[in-house]
Amino acid sequence: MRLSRAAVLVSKERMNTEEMLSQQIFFQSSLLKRYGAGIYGKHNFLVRAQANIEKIIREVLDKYDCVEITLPLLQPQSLWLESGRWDAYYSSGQMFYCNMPNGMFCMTPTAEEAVFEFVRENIKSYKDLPVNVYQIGPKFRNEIRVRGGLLRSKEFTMMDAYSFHASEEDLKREYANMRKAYLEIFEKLGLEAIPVKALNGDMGGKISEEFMFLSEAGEDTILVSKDKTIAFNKEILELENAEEYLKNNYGITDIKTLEEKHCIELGHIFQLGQKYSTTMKGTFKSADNIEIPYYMGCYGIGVSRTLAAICEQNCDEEGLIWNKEIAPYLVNIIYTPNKKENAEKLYDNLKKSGIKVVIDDRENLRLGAKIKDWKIFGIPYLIVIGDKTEEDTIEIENRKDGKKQLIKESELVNFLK
RNA sequence: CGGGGUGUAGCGCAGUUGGGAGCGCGCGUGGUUUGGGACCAUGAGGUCGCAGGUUCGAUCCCUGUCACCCCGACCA
Repeated sequence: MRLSRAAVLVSKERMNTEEMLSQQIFFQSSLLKRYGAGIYGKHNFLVRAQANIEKIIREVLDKYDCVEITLPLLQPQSLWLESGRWDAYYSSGQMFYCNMPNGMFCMTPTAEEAVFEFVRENIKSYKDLPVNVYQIGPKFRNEIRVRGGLLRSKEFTMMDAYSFHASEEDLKREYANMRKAYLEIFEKLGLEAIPVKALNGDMGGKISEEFMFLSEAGEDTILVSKDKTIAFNKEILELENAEEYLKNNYGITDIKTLEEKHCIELGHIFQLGQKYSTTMKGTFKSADNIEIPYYMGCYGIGVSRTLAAICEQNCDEEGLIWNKEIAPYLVNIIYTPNKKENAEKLYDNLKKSGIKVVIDDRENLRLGAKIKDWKIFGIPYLIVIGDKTEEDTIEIENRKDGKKQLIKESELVNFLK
């Protein structure tokens, strides 16, 4: 990618109205453009980083035999009348809708209705089960209060998976599988996510768990044991008799051994049971020819929120610091004016070798300014082609630890890979 | 929806107890620079969020309204 062609990547002064450091960096660097409360455009670096997050999610879900589909973003009212959820979403003001000459539509806030429409005519027998389908795409919720930029916005990217089963036991089996898959995903993303029991809320069903990432910027609160193996959602402990609940279920006699921490909810998995399949008439024939509503599970990850969490975890006063796995690009080339040709040649070679590379070919900026911008953007490596650099030797700097080293040009691709 | 805050040049911000609208960055032009956010000169750029009121006169005072940020209920 050529920075000279990126138009808005011009670092500005940092504004002090944003709470979170990562959000300040987003706006300072024009990586995020606000169009209104909770409505954002993302620049290339964030788009590519999110794509890498999605790639990791896909790899893991595919490993667990989940099947990717897409459901419509624009959904007819009739589906929502069928589930009985139109009125609740409509009157609470959560739902974006439009009234067209050919009827009412909504912009998908969630997709239980749509997934039923997608699968129910093809699931008729216990032999057709289980099924697990997922999608990654935008959701629209007119949140009464947006917060922290990408942390909670009105338009956001979500991975939502839905599973269907012939029995509650099979649902529980799949639920446990998805729980494992989630832990695997967050580990690959470099995020420590702690599963905690949660309230199901509007979604219905009985059992659900949230995956919490510890962060001061988070809006939720959990109580965690010192070794982080056991955690509880504060809202659950507020509902029940906390002490008794902890003692009876977990053998915890002293609530003070738990530490209160802020956290970001990255994902949420639900055992929905037969709630939706009963109202949406999603049924199958059992072996003894009885019509039974499917048992259903649903599983969500806030993808754009995860991106925000990763940035908040990986940044310093100077800017973002991407991990290699998620970095939009691996290396950024800058050069002094008389070395432009060498730099361009290296840029071409790295591109041909399949290295994701940025060249900062903006002509109005000096080297120092480009270095500052590199640090803000957080690309893992910086290559400086300058007068001090000898032929066939590359000077490369690591964003994370600031260490510089010299590498022979012929060994560069291997070093980066 | 309740509480707190902010709206002034592209961006970040001053400011006026009511009378000429400013600074820094950025941008245009000319020149000197060229390895950790260069410098000099010069220039362009604003209905002071919007509407109404008070006043000889409002960016400033009053009323209303809108937008955005932060705190609560909701959620990935």
